[in-house]
Amino acid sequence: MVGRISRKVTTLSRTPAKRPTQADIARLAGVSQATVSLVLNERDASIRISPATRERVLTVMREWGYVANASARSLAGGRNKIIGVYTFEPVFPTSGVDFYFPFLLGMEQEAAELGYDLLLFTSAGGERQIFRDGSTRLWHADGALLLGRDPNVEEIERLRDSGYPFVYVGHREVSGPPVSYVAADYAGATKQLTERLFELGHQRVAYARIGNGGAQPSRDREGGFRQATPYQHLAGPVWTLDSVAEVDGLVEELQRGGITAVLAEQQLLAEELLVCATRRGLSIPDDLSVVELGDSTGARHDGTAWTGLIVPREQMGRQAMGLLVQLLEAPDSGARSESVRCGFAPGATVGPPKELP
Amino acid sequence: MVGRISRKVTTLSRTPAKRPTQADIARLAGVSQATVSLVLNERDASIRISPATRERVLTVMREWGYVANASARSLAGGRNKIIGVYTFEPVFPTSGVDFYFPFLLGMEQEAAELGYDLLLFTSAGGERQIFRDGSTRLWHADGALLLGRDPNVEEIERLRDSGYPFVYVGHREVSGPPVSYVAADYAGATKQLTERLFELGHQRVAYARIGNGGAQPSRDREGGFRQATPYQHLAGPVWTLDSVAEVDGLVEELQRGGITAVLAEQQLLAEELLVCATRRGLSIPDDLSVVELGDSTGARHDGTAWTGLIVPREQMGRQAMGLLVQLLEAPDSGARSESVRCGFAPGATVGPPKELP
DNA sequence: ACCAGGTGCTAATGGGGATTAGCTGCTAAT
DNA sequence: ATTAGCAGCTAATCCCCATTAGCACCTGGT
Repeated sequence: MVGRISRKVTTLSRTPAKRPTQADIARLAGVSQATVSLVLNERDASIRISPATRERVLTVMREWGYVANASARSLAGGRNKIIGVYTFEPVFPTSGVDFYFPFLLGMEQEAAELGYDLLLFTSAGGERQIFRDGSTRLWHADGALLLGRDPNVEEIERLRDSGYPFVYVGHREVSGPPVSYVAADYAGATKQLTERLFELGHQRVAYARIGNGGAQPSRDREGGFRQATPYQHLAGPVWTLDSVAEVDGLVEELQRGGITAVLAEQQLLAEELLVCATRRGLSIPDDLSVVELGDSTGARHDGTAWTGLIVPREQMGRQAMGLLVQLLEAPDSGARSESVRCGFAPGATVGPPKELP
Repeated sequence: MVGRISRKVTTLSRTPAKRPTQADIARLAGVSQATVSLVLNERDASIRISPATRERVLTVMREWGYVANASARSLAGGRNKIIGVYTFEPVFPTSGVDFYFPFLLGMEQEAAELGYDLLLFTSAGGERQIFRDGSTRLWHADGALLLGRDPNVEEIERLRDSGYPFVYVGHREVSGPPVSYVAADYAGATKQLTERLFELGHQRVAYARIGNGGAQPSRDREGGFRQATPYQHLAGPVWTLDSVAEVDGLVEELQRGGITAVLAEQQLLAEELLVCATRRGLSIPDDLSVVELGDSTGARHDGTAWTGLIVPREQMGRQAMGLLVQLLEAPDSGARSESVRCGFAPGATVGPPKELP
């Protein structure tokens, strides 16, 4: 590339043949490369450069449009003001888009405010691996935000052990030393929603999900539900379904058990509950209150105004970015984590139980 | 940072103190660092390494989990495999999001396929300038995609003159040497849509826009309209309104002029036409056919199924990325531009004229 | 006159890898 | 016996920057 350009330049005789290096600037300003570097990264400490020299160097830099080479800088241990964003699932096979976009939005906004640029790591060939074929490209960025519902835990641990600074967006517990993360307060929100149901007079409240409940967000929500239950010393059954096909059976169980309110982990499940309940002549929320807990994976978005929690994705993105930058700028503090309050959707699928027994 | 890590390691004694380098591998395999490098980037050509040695080196690399340092690599090689994305308007004050996102989507997909990562430049402080304070961060990336309806032409020219490789997403003509761009074929699509109106039997067709028609996409569309007109040797009036307030007057003009079909540059304009026409007792498409030309700036998205063109934003993003990578990988080819065919929305706002005179 | 104690700057080094000129053996041709 | 030629590898250099040890100079004190 350099070759190309310089050849061009000899004929065009305009613009620098290649972008200037510190050495170039140094020569032009009549100082040493080291001085240029020192001027550039104004360390507070001991090393002093006279205002006159500093000004001269800065002028030349401006004049020639000097920009530090990111690679050289990170090789030498410097900072680039670049934050990487890495998602474990591909963001862009469209299904993921709606989910991930708000996170990116928040990150971008915060990054802009803090003066960082964003490096989006794309997944070549669909295999989502940080340590792809060996070369971890993460190092181009000063630090990274990691994102994904189903991350490769082993890779996270490896990354943590490597000392690379990162923040996980979402509740993330790993074995060994903890990692930094920013999570939505699913537990708190679910607890509150459950308590609200009790306050409305519901006597039997259930919790249901589709798929295994092993993922952290799933566990957090269930935890919140269980914490709320003692409030009314009423045991709430928790169902874990394998697929939507089982929802109809679930509704039957609910009826039989005299349950008047359900918390549905997934919006998809809530939607199916609505269908099945309607088919059985139950109306929502009159006969059955349904709370939707914000997991919109695979949802049909049928337009129902669900009562439930709103995942504060944008805010999570912002906050994760903020936390990461803090970690970067205040070295060797250990892992930290923050929690973000969930939003609340009033919706129209919760009401008092039909008749108090 | 490295310092921190090694300190940790001495106490934790887990994971290699640092990731192994080529020098480490070389020592362990009893060869030179150069040999390791050669084994790694199997150049087809001249330099030969015996299969035995190659195997030995590979084994050691595998054993020790060697990973190339991306920074060092690009420092030495000059390439980052990073493509910058720069938008002239801020993407994220939400209004822009819907507009820009499809572009990003296409870019990301194509980048992933080509093995490039994306560097998103965020705008610190809202001032959107490439040459912020004289330096350009663009150089972090091998090349960049530029995006924006209302770019700073001067900056584009300056960038072109600097020899930095970039592709503009959208039709972009500048003074002096041309720049590379990928544009939607607004002209062709508008021409086709206009001709379709004639084929349906319309005798007088008009073109309308809000705001000045100076922007390139605007000019392209009008050009297409004018090209189609001779098809039926019927002159079509072109109106340029200052604001939506004038739409009602426009409808009056249309009625008076016996015009039975309009091409509306902006969706917003189309929406207003619908309102005003309805108010005057005209029905769409029976009394008036309306074609919407894909500029959804400020649209209310009232749910109308407009007949018109669809801007192939995702495809444009893909193609721009592809073009840029070509430019990067096939040196010193000059500026190139490509055109992307627009989509067609059948919609329900176009029909034959009510009565042939 | 001599030293202590700054100040302002530079030379040198290292960071990890790509590249190239060139060096060693060895075989085959003369 | 020489030499040409080649396969197989290495030493050396460069990429651009951050960092540190230390040099040269100057001022003020004794």
